[in-house]
Amino acid sequence: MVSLAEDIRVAVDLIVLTLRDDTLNVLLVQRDDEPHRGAWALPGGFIDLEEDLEDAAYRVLADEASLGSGAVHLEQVRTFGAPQRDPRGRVVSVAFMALGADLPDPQRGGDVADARWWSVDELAAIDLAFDHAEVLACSIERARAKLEYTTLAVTFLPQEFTISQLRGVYESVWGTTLDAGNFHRKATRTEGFLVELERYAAPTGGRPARLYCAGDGAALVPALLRSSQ
Amino acid sequence: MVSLAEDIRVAVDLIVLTLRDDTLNVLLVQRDDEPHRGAWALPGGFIDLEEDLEDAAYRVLADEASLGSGAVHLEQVRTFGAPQRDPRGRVVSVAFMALGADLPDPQRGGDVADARWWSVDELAAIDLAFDHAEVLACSIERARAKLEYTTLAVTFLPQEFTISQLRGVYESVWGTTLDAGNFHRKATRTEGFLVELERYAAPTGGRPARLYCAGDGAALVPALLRSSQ
DNA sequence: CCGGTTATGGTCACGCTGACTACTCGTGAA
DNA sequence: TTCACGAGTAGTCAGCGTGACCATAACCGG
Repeated sequence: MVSLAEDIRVAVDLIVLTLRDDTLNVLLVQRDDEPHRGAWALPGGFIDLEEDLEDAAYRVLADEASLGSGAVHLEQVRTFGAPQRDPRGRVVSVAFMALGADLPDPQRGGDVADARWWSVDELAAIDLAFDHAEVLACSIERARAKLEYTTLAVTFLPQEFTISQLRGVYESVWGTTLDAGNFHRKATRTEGFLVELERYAAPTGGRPARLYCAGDGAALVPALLRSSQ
Repeated sequence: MVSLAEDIRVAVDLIVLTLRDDTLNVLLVQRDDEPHRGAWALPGGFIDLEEDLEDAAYRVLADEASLGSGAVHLEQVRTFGAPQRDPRGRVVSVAFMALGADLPDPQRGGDVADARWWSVDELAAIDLAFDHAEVLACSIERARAKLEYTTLAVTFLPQEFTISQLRGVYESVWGTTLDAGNFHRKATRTEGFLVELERYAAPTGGRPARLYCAGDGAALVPALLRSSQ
């Protein structure tokens, strides 16, 4: 008989974020089992005995979101472990944030009743399972903050993109509008942020925009602050 | 028979930081048991079945560092869960950073052979147990970064302090020197950082310095960047 | 060709910062 | 008592990043 004192299970929960129609969206699954059957929840799963935390996150991403590891930026957010957060018993859950460019609609399958994208604005109206509302809020705030001082915004875009698309990421995630000229100056002059390509995007009613791809820098110095503007 | 697949244990590891002689110090314990018997490690322990993660961190703080909860600022850093990080089996460990003002020498006791403060500069010379070198490096970098954009520095100081002491925190943690006048201007004019008191510190060879206590702000806007100066 | 639209570049005032100087207010020695 | 010293605090000034705003470039449709 194994000691009951060790009966703690470790899970990963995924906050999969992408932009759809210039809005920040998160992937939720509808639970098919108790507890919280029928409620919407973050995709997640228990880790295997020999599996690294990050590998478990990628596995859940593939199982419940049909997303390969190449498409997303994965990053640990925080660990949630309140004793009563899961009625089945003690579950300590490591939250991972996954960001990707225009991710596809999830395939049906696995042990979930349904899965779909939700605009983060819709979420105030629904009750998420477990403590997932707090997990989600924590992750979204983390993503918003990291746009300020890292080059994380490019993970929401395809390999090649225009400055306007990049500005759209900031505007969508922060829910603000930014001055086009000032943003252009800032983005193009910040060391390591962007690499200028010799190609142009198809025009969208005006002058064609130059294409850029992500630079090799991870930090934005000086930062691109949302407080101002 | 309980399934072996659940045989994962959850622990907390503590990175207790304080300033001693104008140097950033970390509390390490010398292990009295295998594995890594005799090696220095971060204080830590397994969580109880009904215990919140933060409560477990405070318990370890009391047990292995003789520190009450009132003296420190506690904050989750990251979770480490590589499959082979502990030879005894699968251990997922949540790292917590604890910051305090001039913390006392640890009392002997518990299941550790020894416990003492180490200057972070000494640590390059020794091999820490498990993956604790990585955990420690990650936490120190987090602390250094958070001094820039939060009021965290005051947690290294007693309730009442001078601007010079506050500047000393930044200089010690960052390993730099800062201009006294510019730092004074920045600290006193940043909203919510400090509250001016009507008292003065005992002189230390010059004009007595006014005393301040921590303000109610958590964020520093604009940030106090280390890159410059 | 012309007006609408988007992209991109330029100008200018303002505020924060770093470097530096000056003055305040204690101490201890001459 | 006076003086030099040391630390605290205030002030000056140039440089830079930023926001507000304007100008021009380049493509579209009529």
